[in-house]
Amino acid sequence: MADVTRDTLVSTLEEIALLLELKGENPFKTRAYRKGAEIVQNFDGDIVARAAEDDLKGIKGIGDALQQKLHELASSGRLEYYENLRAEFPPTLFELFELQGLGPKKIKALYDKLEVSSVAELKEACQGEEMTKLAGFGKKTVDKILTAIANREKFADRFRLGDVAPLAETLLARLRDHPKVSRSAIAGSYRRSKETLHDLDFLVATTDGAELTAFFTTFPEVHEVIVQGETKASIRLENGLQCDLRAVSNAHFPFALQYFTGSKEHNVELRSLALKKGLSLNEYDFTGEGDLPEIHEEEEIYHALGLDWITPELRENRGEIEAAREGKLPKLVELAQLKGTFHNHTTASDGQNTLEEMAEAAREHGLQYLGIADHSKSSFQANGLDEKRLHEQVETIRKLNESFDGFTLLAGSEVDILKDGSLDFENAVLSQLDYCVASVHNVFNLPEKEMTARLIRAMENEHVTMLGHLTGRLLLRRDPYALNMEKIIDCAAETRTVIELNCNPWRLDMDWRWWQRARDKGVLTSINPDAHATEQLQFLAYGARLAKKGWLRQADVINCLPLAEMQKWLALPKAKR
DNA sequence: GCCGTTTTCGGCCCGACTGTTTTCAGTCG
Repeated sequence: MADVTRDTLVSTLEEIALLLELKGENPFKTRAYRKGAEIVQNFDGDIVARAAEDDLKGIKGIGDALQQKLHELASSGRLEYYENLRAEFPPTLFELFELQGLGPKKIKALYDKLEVSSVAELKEACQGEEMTKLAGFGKKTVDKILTAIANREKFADRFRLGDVAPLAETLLARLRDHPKVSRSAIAGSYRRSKETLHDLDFLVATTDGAELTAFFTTFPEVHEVIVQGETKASIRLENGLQCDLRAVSNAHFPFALQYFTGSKEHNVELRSLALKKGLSLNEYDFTGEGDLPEIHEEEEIYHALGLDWITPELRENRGEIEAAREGKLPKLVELAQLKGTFHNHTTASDGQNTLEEMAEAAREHGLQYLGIADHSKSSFQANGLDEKRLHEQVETIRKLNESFDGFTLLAGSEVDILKDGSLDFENAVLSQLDYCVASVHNVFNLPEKEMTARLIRAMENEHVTMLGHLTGRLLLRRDPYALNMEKIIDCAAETRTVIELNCNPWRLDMDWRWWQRARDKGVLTSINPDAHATEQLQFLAYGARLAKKGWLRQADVINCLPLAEMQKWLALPKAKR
């Protein structure tokens, strides 16, 4: 029996939804499965264990049927209902859903009438005459399918936040500067600071939508125009990123901004709240009987519904609406509150800049202290330091500090956590340092139990101040290694080990979905850029955004402490921190 | 399939755009 993970549950429910769509089932039934998948994905707690123990009662959106199916799947590793459904269609048929413009109806027609069951077969079918004879398929449909196949081969489906941010801001500035634009914004998952994005949602307030959508489609970065109307346009850029533009009137702008920022689940909750107040909320307006609230800014929409304004990062329907209603939204950490940071590299290991250059850059960023944590000797691929080189570096740092005024380098190490959970340096070496970041850099494929035990053993070491890039994930490149996150968080709370929020845009690790839980258990974090060059200190801005997304406050982030307090804190035994 | 101050059946978001249509179906967000 294969290991059942949260992912197993989520993808099974999602596949069932697709299969039901192919069968032409009631769309609301399909939606129920899709919604169930989302709920499982976002569930705060050990949903796999709960499902295995048939303990899913009371989770909104998971009714009797889904409870039973999740229980069967989690406890036995199999789901008969799903296997029977799957057997009705060839597995490669699912590929077709990845093609833009193809949905269940067209895929079903292609499968039933032309026996097309894979992208390769579809491509072949596009060459012949048969396809245009199908109802609803014409010459342009065939062309669009061929483009979609080419795009699927050529372009990625998702992009890292940090990879698209500079381009996003460039395009936004161009729209903002258009003479007929009064307001502009990027909405969607970019505004919510999701770690990866499918597209960018631009929004403008204008009196001439048609001109703006036309302007948008002539941007030099455009690879193709997907749609273009009077109020919306979609383009694909040369890097494959899809960008949508919505043009609305200035009066509608706050509503459109709120609506297109999402998330979908957040908006569903908001609309149902509006209905209870006799208001109907859509992307343009409030409608309803009697006096309607006057709205000029997005904030006023929330106020009209009896809510505090909710920062976009929190709009994931994870309790923010209830908190906003009760006036209990946390005051979230801000970039400007960061006084220093801990996890940074120099040319001593695999960084591109010297100690002096890193220190200078940190001062430029207004930081009071910068922690140097070069790799340890087992990370030979990264030119890790042995005891002797580390000792020399510490000496150099101490000496450099004498030359600084109002700034301090902290001497640390990013020490490897070896396969058995022991560390790459003896305690006698670690005790000479100001702090220590412990990270996994090899043997990523341990089973969950062993990997969890490995990290727990590291956390139990008195000298381990914090864990670095907790799950080792590289977004869109490498999956996180298997960990029991609940146990890791509990252990961090007990041992007073900090969990880093690694804000390198390739990592953004620990995942934002776990911070609220960790915070509630008293776990502290440090927002660290894992900088390998001076300019990477700018990653701290992503760290602040993701920290907000994780509901973190200033007091939860140790590098908000000013230098003197930080040094006092580091001097405490772990148990007292 | 889920839910419930419209509560055990009946409703579940809906508007924009495209292409194949002759008045609308499919897809997307």
